Amino acid sequence: MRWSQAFIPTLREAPADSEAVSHKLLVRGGFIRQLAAGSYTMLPLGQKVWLKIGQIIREEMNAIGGQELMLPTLHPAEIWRKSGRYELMGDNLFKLQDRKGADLALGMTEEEIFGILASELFSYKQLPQIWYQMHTKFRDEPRPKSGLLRVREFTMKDSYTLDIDLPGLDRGFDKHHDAYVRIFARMGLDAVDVEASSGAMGGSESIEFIQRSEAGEAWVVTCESCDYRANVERAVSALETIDDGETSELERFPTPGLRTIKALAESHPDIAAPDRQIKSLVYVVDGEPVLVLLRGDHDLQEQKLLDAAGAPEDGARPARPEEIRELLGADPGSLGAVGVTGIEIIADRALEGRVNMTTGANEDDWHYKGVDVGRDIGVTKWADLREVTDGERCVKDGGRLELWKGIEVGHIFKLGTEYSEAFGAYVQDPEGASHPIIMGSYGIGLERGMAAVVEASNDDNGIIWPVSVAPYELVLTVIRPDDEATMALANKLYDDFATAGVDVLLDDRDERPGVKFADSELIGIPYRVTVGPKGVESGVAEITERKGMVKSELVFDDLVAALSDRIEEARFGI
RNA sequence: CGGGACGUGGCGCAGUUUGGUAGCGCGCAGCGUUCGGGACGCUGAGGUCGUGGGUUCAAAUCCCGCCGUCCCGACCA
Repeated sequence: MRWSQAFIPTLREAPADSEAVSHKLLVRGGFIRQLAAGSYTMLPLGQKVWLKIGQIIREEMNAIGGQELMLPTLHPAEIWRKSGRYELMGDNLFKLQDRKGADLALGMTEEEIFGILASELFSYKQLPQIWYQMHTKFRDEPRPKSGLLRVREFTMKDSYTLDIDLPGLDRGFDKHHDAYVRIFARMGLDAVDVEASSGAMGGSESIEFIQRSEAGEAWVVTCESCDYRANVERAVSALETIDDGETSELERFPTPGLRTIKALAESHPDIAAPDRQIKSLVYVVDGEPVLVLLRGDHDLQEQKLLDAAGAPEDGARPARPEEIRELLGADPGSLGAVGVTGIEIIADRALEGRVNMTTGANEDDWHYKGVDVGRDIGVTKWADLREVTDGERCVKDGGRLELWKGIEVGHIFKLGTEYSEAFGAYVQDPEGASHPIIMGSYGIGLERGMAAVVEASNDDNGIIWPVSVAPYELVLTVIRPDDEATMALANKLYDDFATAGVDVLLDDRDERPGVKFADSELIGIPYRVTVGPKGVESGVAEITERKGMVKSELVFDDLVAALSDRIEEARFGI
């Protein structure tokens, strides 16, 4: 492509109010344009990157036996009602009506439709299957943000494994795991795989791939000395045993004006250190009030509460003060579970077996001491509820846990039979018995992956694309396009590189050199060859590698062969 | 949804407090001088001031409604 003819509208001023570097660089570099909140146009440069990422994914999916298909994204609401997700997905599902008034939904993931297709399978002999597509997904996000990182319309590679039994599911899951490792590596990312919560997707096990980045929204815990790593929505840590002494009598005592864990601990250090208190929170889960108990120095991880309660994604919220007063007769600060009956009480496992604890008495300005959790509180469900914090100890080897933030670039789920049962996808085994097909579901967001690459690879001058996903692999920067000999050389090089299979951009614009250098760096082309009168004179080409701005020289006679080889080697990405 | 802010040529902004009929930088077009790290001169094109209503002799400016966008909190690829 000749730059002078290309639609590459770079801007040199950053868009206001976005904290994500990738957003600024992709807009400034002329890769994307925003149309509406969470809705983006891919300009030619962006589209080229998008296609290359898609091709990497396609190659790796095909390599594990995937078959590509394409499903509609406009679905009858009936299908979502059938799987139970019409309500479960809440407002995130785009819902609309056609001219006849029939309810429709826009696909936000497609387990349902693949489940319907899977009902065309009848025999174990047809399994396993790996089906995938790359297609638009719609999600009515409450808050689109950070450019491409969180949008309402995006492309997902979603794939689905279909198996007769659990070992088969495991194999399909592992194949995807391996494929994802390769895909992200080829894209130039170093995403790590972490244990995750399955959320609204259901299923038994899931792993997220997280690219470390401040722009991300996923919090992850990793052990500094072993391989333990998990999303905080699921992460656990080891606790030191606390010696509570002998159990004792339950006793009320006055605590005028003491409303916080901290205040109570400071005024009664002997009996109410934070780890000797029971923190009582009231949540409304799926419309029902729930009393949530944690150790005083621990914080609630809401996703864990949702998982424990089997509630939908947006199914939990803290109760309002007036709801709490009506339920327990006291205000936050004096709440407790001692003697409470009739509502669900979910307690964190860190409280199991504890005695001589302190907690609110459900009367303002009064607390209990000597609480024996097992004896005095009618816990209806024990669960892991607390959020792991930085610096805690690993459950596997006692190592230090680090808490960090990243971008979720992929997520793989072991689904089970929920969707195959809902849509009647059963096959017969060799004995003639029918079994629901066991499904797995696997997703990668292309545009988010693109933004993640930029987040992971940029400098003050702009983007640094890896060759594998760069919009162009090489830019020929012509210093004096008005000089005949220079332009003739540039044209020849352009043709020769193109013939050699290099994705080459010829910067033949009538611009000053500084502008061209700066632009090529902003849009992040991995290799630049400067072609000017000097080079025509000397016969020596100047090559600048974008990464590290490493400069080298080659005589023009060797240039095409040597540089094409270098690019060829880097193209695969690993 | 709760809280905060903003909406003015393509982009980034000033003007709003104190109403008087729109300006700056970049970009764009033409001509000329330039040209190995973001050049300069001259000329010029381009604006329903988000939108609907109200107040006023007069509204970008004051009042009300609506729409949109961004940021902070609860969700996901």
